[in-house]
Amino acid sequence: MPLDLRPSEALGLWHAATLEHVRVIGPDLTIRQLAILLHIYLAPPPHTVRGLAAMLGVTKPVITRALDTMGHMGLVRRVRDERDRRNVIIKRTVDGALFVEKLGDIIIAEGRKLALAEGTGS
Amino acid sequence: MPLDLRPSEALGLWHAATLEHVRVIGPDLTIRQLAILLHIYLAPPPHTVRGLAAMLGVTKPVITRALDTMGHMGLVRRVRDERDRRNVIIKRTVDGALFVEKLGDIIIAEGRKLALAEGTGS
DNA sequence: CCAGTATAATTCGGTTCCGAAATGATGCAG
DNA sequence: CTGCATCATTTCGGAACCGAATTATACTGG
Repeated sequence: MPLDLRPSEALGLWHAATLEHVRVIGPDLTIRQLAILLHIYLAPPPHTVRGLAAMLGVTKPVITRALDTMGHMGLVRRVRDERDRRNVIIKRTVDGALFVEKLGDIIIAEGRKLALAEGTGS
Repeated sequence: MPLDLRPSEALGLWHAATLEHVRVIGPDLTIRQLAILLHIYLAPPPHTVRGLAAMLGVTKPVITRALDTMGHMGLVRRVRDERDRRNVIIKRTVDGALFVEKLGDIIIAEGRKLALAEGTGS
């Protein structure tokens, strides 16, 4: 059960990875946008504006704006649902997948560093 | 070595905890502010504006603004360094410690849920 | 058809953040 | 005591985000 974290491990990992996130990726993504992006890439499709808004407990304009920004960055793509043309389906992109993968690498790398530090330190 | 994560574990944990972060805490903290806050509470003091800026690879105004915001929220506190009055020492607060602790609880809880899901699912 | 519902997008005023440059305050070396 | 260096802060114009309310489009049931 590798995810049964102790408090120092959980916060240490968050600390290290968030720090590295800021250093490598910069300020171009808010926490809300990050949550939306991860949900799109990790939860099973299809994803709609309404569904994402309900998931995060935010209003729909928040999702629309986030999709505008991330779409402009090439991280996601909007497609009209032809079955019900009121809906918008949010699709994944290659750049978005690479971005998520890079974030995963950061987390794993920082987790590994911490495992070593804890092993020797305590 | 509990921090030797596999990609699905690392991203799954980030996904779940970031989602919960948005739901519980809201939009009132940027990723930069979060990184600064965690560093203040998890790295050994003293912390200065210059030191934090160098740590994150950002300019000093970024730190000043973040301290303004988080100070207004009661999460950190500024104190002039009496040895060298040009410096500002950033101190922890009770509210800030509670905030960080709550974030840790979120991460641990989501990690535990994921451990169960992975154990039964795969 | 046509009213009613549902969806996403847009607009509004206000707030915050951004990077770059200028300012203010303090210490230090000659 | 006088430049110069070092901190942190403030200012500036531009951009993004916030919540609330409104608009535009599309489906649905009588």
